[in-house]
Amino acid sequence: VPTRGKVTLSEVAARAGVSPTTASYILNGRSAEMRISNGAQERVRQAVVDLAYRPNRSARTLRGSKTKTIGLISDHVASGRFASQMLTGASAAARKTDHLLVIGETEGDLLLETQLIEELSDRDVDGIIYATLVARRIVLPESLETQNVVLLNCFDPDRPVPSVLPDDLGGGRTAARKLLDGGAAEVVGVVGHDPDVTALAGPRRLEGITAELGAAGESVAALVRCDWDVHAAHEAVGTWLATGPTPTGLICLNDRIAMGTYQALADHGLQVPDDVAVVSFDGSDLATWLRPPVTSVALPLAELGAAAVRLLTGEEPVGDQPLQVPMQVRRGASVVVPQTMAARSGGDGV
Amino acid sequence: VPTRGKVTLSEVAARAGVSPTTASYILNGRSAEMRISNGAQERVRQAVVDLAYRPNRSARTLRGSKTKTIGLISDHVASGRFASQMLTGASAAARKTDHLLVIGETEGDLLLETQLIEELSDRDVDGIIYATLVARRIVLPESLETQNVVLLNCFDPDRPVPSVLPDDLGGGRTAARKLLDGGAAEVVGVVGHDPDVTALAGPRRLEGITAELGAAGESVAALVRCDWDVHAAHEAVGTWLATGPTPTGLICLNDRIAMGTYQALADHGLQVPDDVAVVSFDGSDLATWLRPPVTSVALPLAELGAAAVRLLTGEEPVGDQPLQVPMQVRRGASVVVPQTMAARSGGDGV
DNA sequence: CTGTTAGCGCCTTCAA
DNA sequence: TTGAAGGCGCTAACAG
Repeated sequence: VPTRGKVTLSEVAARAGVSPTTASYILNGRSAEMRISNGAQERVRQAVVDLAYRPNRSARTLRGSKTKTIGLISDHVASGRFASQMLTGASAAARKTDHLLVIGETEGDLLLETQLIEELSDRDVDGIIYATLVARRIVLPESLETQNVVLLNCFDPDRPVPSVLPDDLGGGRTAARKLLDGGAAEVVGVVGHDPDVTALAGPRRLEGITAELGAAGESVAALVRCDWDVHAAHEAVGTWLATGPTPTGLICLNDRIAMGTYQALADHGLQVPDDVAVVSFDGSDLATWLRPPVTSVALPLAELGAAAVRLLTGEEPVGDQPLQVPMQVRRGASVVVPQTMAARSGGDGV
Repeated sequence: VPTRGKVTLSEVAARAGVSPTTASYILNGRSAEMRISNGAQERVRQAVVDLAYRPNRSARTLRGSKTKTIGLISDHVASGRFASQMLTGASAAARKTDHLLVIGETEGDLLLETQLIEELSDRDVDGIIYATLVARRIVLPESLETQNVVLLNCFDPDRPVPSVLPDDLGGGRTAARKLLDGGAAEVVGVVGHDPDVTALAGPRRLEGITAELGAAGESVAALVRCDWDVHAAHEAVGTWLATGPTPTGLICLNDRIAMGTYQALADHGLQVPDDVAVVSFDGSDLATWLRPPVTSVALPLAELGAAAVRLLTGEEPVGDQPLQVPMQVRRGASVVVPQTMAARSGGDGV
């Protein structure tokens, strides 16, 4: 067995008793087109195996310039499961078309961002996925304008760049629907507020919630503003409850908010779901850890990543609007399910 | 401004009025060695800027064969913040030496693993980091034997491969020390148990705990076996408490277990930290979300990833033992701090 | 001090 | 049906 990565196409050809040209044709699936003899084909393929031949990618790239590599650049590769599940989805989808992912994390540093984009482009990646941790509007970096690019979890309203987003509006409707179905939509509070005007998730979820409640003749009774984390929610909801309202249902804009909300409800002696029904967003593991587990409209993280890759590789056609990936319900036990519903349950979400 | 990625070194040389060779020397920092005239240097550098020249990596690789690229292959790139924080650390460290990361996720599929390793090696990566989600013993894949490789969060006892691990033993001692300092080591329970014999974290933490308690004349009073997740811990601890013990301190082998433990303690009307002190491991955000926040011995995730890169690039010398990265305490409020301690506090960990 | 030259491994006209 | 030849962009002998 020869040393890896040292065998050239010529050697394979020699061993098979043909010219490099012929071998090349055969290995690139053009034997039919070129009418190569069966004998030659077999001998070449055998030689490939015998010699453990692997084509030299650099040489190919130098000549051709496809690399079977996709660049993924994001502000935060880390930060919890979020970006990483998108990564997983992207990585798996990439592999299906024989691609690998090169990643770069900018940490919000604009200079670094530019540098990383250059680095990726130096490596002749076949395309670049530009991802943000938080769904939001962006302005496409100039250095990406000449690239084959897909926006992941963000979009640029001023430029016709393909992009993928979770369907937060639909998700909002779904969340509200859960409360309606659970008969808990009489006094609905929405917990959470995004101070960043470019953020998309909060406003669009709220829009969906409002629409769905409105269609049923209900409305959002209160908006409890707080950052999207446990402590802020705990405090804000606690303060709010102290002022006397008695909500029948709460929609938390993410699972961390739900956790804080649970804490505040417990402080006030309120039971979930009997006193108050709760629905949240994210579908993270945290949702299942709460007692009772909170019903959560899940971010389709892996699917978002996968869709971005498919858009980039052309497996999936790009429309002129952002691709909206539906959000599925991860059912918990934080909403009472009426009998009629329970009877035909089991359909939605995981 | 010329089109990106199209300018060749010859063009730069031409514009500067020198030969490609000279230009090459200058751009590779060998002008001193080759005694290139200052004039030539300046003109070349100017031409580079004017033309926005960027060297063609494929050509370089074809000739030389360094790629300034590091492969990172792991069983699960996703799964929460864990792997992703290691990724962040690795990515940042890589960038310091001008490297980029190519990732591959095997999802535990051995065939896929082999394929990905081949893919990486086809791309002439300068080295491969082989990472596991759960710290454990492994057998180095055969296809990696001829590669420049570093093991991340795992090690192969039978092969002298550089590897990086968290110092779970030291972490165990630290956890126990917290309880001792808090005067809560009279009846200590350890919650969690890893059924996988190749796993490292559980046994080594326990070992550290036992050693530290032993040195102080105390010991582990009970081992509450359960999987490393919230529900399992809730149930196991609940069951155990029902049998009547009254622990003074509990050490949970990770933060999810701590959450479940908190739930069980609450069920039994026990207060943290007054009735029972709790210490856990991981240092995840979850630790800060609990009420009171649990004091947690943190996994140095980013540092693990960074260290692996440094080992691979030779920035850090490799020893013959796995590199053990210390675990720092993330202090919560789940252990009562005695006055004398409080007075000189503020020192350890964030 | 600088230019000429050859070749890394592959693909692809062009000719046979 | 197959082979010979050139060039992708860069670097490093080897001359000047």
